[in-house]
Amino acid sequence: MLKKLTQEQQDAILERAIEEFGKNGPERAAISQIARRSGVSVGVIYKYYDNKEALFDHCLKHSIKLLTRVMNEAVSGEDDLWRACEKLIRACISFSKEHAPYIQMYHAITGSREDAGKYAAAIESVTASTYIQLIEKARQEKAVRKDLDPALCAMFFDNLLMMLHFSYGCEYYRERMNIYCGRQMDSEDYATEQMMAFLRGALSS
Amino acid sequence: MLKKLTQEQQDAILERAIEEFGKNGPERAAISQIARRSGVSVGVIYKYYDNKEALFDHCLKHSIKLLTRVMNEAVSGEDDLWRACEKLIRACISFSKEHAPYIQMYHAITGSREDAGKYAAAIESVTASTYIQLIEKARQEKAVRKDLDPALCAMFFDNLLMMLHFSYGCEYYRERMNIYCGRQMDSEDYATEQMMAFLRGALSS
Amino acid sequence: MLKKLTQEQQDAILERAIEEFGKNGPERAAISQIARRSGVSVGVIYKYYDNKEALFDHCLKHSIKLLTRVMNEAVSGEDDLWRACEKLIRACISFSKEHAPYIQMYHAITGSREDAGKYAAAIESVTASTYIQLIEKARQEKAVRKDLDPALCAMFFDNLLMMLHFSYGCEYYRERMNIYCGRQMDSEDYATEQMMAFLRGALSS
Amino acid sequence: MLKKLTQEQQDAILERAIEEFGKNGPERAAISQIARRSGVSVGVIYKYYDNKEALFDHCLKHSIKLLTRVMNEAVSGEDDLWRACEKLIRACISFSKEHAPYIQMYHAITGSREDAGKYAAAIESVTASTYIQLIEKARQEKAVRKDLDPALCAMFFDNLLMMLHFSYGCEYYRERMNIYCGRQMDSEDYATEQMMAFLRGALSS
DNA sequence: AATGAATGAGAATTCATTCAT
DNA sequence: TATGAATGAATTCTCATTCAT
Repeated sequence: MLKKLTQEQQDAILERAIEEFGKNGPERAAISQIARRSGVSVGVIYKYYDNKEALFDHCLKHSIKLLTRVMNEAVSGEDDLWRACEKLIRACISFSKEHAPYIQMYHAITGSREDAGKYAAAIESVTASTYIQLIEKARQEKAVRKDLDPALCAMFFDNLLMMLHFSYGCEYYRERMNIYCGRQMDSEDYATEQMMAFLRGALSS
Repeated sequence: MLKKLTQEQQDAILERAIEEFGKNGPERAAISQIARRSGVSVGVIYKYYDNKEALFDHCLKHSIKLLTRVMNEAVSGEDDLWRACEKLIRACISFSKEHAPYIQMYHAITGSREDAGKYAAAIESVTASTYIQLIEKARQEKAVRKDLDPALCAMFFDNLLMMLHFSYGCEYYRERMNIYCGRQMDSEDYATEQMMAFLRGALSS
Repeated sequence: MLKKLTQEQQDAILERAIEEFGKNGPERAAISQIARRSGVSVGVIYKYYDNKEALFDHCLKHSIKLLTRVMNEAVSGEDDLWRACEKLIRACISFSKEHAPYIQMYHAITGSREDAGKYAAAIESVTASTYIQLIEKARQEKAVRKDLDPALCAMFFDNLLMMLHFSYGCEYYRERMNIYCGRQMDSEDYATEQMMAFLRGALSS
Repeated sequence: MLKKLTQEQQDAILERAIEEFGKNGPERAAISQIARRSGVSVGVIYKYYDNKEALFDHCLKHSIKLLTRVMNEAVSGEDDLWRACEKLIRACISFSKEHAPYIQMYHAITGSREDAGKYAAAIESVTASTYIQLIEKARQEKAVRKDLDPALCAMFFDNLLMMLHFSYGCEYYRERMNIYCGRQMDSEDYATEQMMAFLRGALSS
């Protein structure tokens, strides 16, 4: 096929690449696989991306952008901590169910060693300050206990969210979740309710 | 297993392999490096292990065995939930600081692979039931609130421990921890205290 | 040849191709570069030339044609050997300075290829017989010594001219010239004078 | 074959590489060809050389070392210019006849563009100063005319030697020599004698 | 039995050539 | 007809695995 790639095909490359990178990690992922699966030639990938690294970076940015957008939309305009938490939890679960490969990519970078710092800064900074502010505000309004460091709280909270992402997006963690509680977490409502209860207890003054 | 290498040499192979796999990931880790660093020839590694995958698997099992042992020893014979928690947190931090490569191996298995499920069962089952039982007991003794599902609580708790492991053992998570709270978590006491406070709040009736 | 491109465009392709081939060699020269620089599409180059090889061949022929024309014009109608020599030397220097890429093409053909012989016949025959005749005539007029074979003399003379071409047209030889005599050869007059003195000594009876 | 390469095999790689580089130039030469022709695997070449560039460099150094050694030996201890010249001419012819691929390599680099300067300096410097000194000495002894610049003379002389190398080592130049004088130059004695006569005329005072 | 050099399949990347528009 | 994006063969280089010594 020698006609210009449609937007669908370009998107396909990105999706297949995210799947491949998510499944095999940045090293083992093979450009030729991605090409085959997206129904294009190897060459075309190099027309759109300088090299494997660049494709990986774009996949990463794409995944993280979407993930962050969804999470941000969940809290934006929400000034009540508990409502924010609930929305975040729900966003987290539905996003991960829907976009497992994105979560797998996310997991894959967290295993990267070389550029870990670079990636962590790019990915976590915004979320971190959002959560810290949210908690600090609630703390000033006496909704959150004073004996906890807001930064640590925010991290513990995000730790739980991250694990929630993995639990719905990555095979290992999904299986692990089954080991802990069978299919109970399949119910988004139940999972949300329980996690909210846990968090309220942890944070409330 | 043939019996020509001393136990020390076999251990050396395993340790160096875990370091190499931890540092470079299963793909980039080079058998020749492992051989060189453990002072044996490449050939001898292939006498003991069918292939790279088999060596990786053994490293995995070894890492998990040690990790689980340390965590189990931390709680064994401890029937007070809070003391158990504190011991687990401290064990988690010091183990991860000391044996980062083991944690990196652990993280590596959780990356999605076809056999993720198989590994999850082998690794998480014991811990899961230990934590669940611990919490159920405390619940019956009214130390833990009734509105929370013990299985979910146990999982949330283990989620936090797992993230703690990664935060001290994996580059990405370490950087992420810095983003959240600078070097505050360097102090094991402070980290433990804060996490205990968080957990007590979450679980106490 | 199809007739849609203007003569200017065809010339542009040729010139840009010669530059590109001269600069990067036949292997590294990129058709897409040549197309871009001559303001046509890649496709159109393939309308005019079967493949890269054919374009290279045409460039070669074109370069040689121009080079031979210039050298021929320098001697045509000149029946005095020494005046002819001087004109050839000056033509050689100014042409090479002006059209370095053509000289690089010339050098490229002389690189061993299967069809080297074919090219040599096409390129060198006319020059050879011109120089031989010129020398033979001067010899009969007692201007050139009798103990030298006119054919060999002609070749030695052309050897010097060829090296002069390269010295002004090819990077390596330019650098080599600097090693021998700094920037002295930058002066066309000085170079001509010295080479004339050398030749007169060599040939004069 | 899994046994360590013999010296012969290592030499074979070098010879085959020189042939391949000489025939096709550094770009088009294929490592896989060199491997096949020397009867080793591709991998072994990369065991001995970091990359294609390194192999090329080694071939170059090897060729140039041998060429320079032969040429140096020809003049060493010879303080009479004319005897030195004759020896150089003879060395030049017999070396080029014997080691055509080395000469082809030499020709190949002179077509290189990127590192032309680096190569020229490495290859030509010693020869240049040797020839210049030889001529200057003869000049002081009144054997060489005063009106010629020794540096330029040396270059003209080396120009003739270089062309002699090419004429016996490279297809194109060999054919060109035939065009000029048939098979006359096949006789080393005749070629030497004629060139000596040419040079004596050019240089003698 | 241990060694470690050789093997060669496999992955990234390039770019001459084609052909749908 | 001209365009220039897509194709895919070819090349460099790596490293898990083998096996002669």
